[in-house]
Amino acid sequence: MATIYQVAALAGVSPATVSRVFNGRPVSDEKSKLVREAASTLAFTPNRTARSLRKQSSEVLALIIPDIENPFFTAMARGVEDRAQAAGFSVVLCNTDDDPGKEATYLQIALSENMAGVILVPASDQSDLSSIIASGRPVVTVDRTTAFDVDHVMIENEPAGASVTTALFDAGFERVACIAGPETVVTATDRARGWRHVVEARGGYDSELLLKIANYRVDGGRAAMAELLAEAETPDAVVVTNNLMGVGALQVLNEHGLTPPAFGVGVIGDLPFTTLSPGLISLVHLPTRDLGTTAVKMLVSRIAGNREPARTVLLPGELAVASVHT
Amino acid sequence: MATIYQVAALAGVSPATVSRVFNGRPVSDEKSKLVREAASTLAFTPNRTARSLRKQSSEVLALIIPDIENPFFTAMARGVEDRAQAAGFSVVLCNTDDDPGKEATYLQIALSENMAGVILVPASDQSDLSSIIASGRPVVTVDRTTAFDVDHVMIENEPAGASVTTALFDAGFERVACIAGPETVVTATDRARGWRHVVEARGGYDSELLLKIANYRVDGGRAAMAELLAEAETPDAVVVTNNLMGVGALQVLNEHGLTPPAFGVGVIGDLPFTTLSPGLISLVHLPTRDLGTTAVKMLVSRIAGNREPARTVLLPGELAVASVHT
DNA sequence: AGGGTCGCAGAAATCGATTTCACAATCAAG
DNA sequence: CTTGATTGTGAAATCGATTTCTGCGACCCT
Repeated sequence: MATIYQVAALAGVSPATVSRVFNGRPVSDEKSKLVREAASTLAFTPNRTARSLRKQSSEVLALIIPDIENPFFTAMARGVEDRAQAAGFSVVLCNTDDDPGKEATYLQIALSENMAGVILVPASDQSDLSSIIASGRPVVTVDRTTAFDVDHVMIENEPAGASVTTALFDAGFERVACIAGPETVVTATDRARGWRHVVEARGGYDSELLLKIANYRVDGGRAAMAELLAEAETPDAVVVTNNLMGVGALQVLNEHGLTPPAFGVGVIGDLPFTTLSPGLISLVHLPTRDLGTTAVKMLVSRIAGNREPARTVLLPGELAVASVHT
Repeated sequence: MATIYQVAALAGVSPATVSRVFNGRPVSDEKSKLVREAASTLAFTPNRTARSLRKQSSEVLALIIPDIENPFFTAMARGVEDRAQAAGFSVVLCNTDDDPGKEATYLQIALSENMAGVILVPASDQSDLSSIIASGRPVVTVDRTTAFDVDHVMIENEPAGASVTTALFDAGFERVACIAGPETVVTATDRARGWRHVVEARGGYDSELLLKIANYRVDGGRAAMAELLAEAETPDAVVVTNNLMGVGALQVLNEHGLTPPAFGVGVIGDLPFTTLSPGLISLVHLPTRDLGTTAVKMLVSRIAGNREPARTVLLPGELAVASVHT
């Protein structure tokens, strides 16, 4: 790795001039040419560590997500990556496992590595952003809210829950259950609320009896579906509030010989790797990639100096018959 | 963000002493206590940028993969994350999209960020590791080989292809086709070779007629399966050489009303998010997470100074009837 | 012709840690 | 009671870039 001093020596100029050439500050054509030639013969690339120490900021964004194995988050990460790269940033991906301790560690690392900004899917509504906010580094939260006043990108969860529930009633199902996520995650409770409103308007049964809380993962969906099937008065359809629980619920239904449309299934979130026939389940397509690109857009604008009050962007889900094909 | 100088001033010692306390070098108990107290009242955490500039190395590993949306790689990333964190490293995840240009950029970034080492799933067998090797930074390649002599972790691909093919013949199928990946990826060709050997021994037909090359993604699997079904003499079973193409093939079969076991399906690689009934397809479970943990283990040993000749570790796949449950 | 402005370029300071070096104090061995 | 080794500590150098400060020369304007 060549340094700026070696380039300067070879070009016969000062290191300051080399720096200026690489940062687009005014340098005479003559010296600029000398520097460029020297840099290319030495295969010089500026040391990012030194640069970011001096500038107190780097061209790296932190993306902190709860579960790297969830296609929802990887699709979002994909959006973040693409847009960030286009804006000249690279992305550090951190996995919290929904553990507030790990989350705190990664936020700390983002600070001490002088990262330009953070895109965070909070592990819970209790996540502590105070130190990173105090540092002045921009933060955008995605998909789940916190108590802090920061830029935020989120899906219209309640309408998503309502529309898929409506679709099931419209299809003729009469007892539509719900598998919801943990109560500390607003995304989950909002979607369940959408379901509850529709049930109260059209169901004619006590919604609480057909609501199960699960852990947002495949095994959670399996357990909740199994419980529902063991109820005295079983449902004839179910709304599942995220993709992984949807997979779990479908597995259990399958094992009981209850494949859709014999049993109504509505899922909020895409199921990119299932092999279901199209059209058999109701599904709300979520704009996951847009979630990522929007977050980067907002973050980059903050990094560029935008000081307006924090904004919240809501992206709509889209009711689709099914989207098993990629 | 407090600096080491502020801590030193508050504790009444020199910055060098503060550094020594945090790096476990001998310091008198008295001063050590003063430093610790000062550090905790100031909430001091050392600036990683400054540290890595001085030490010429950081506690960050680069993980460069072709596709962050592929569950195979995310499971591997998960293994890398867990093990790296246990060893005190954080992980930067980079997505190449199988693009050698992006790959080269990320390798360059890894160098200029002084990262401790690189775990790379090469975009192709042409990947150029010369500059990173010249720099002396350790590299471990995973899953796919290159022309360079570096540590390597890989799956026993040919036996995987052979065993799943054998399983299909044993189950009574007679014309077992194969959907293979691109020829620039050894993983793909090795698995196909395993299939070919078994077909030549037991098939009694020309293997070339039932071999399709596809792009390793869902759409590739779909296209190849569609082609196979359009052949004059159609197969009655298929071996698909990776997970995503397996999903595509199953989708197309499903659309043609040919669900297993009416049509034999063998897949090399897990299908974590499918809702298939267990036992209907033959499947080779791949130790993806182990791939990641093993790579980290090797890399960390290099970082610690291990100078032995490059090693290759082979991990076996495991024939399972199915593994749709997570 | 003298004073002011402007543009370019080098010297030196800076970012915040680690590490070398030098020195003093303590201790063990001869 | 020296001599030599060991230990703890601070001053200063260092990593490699950016940025401020400063000076030089060219140019313009009364």
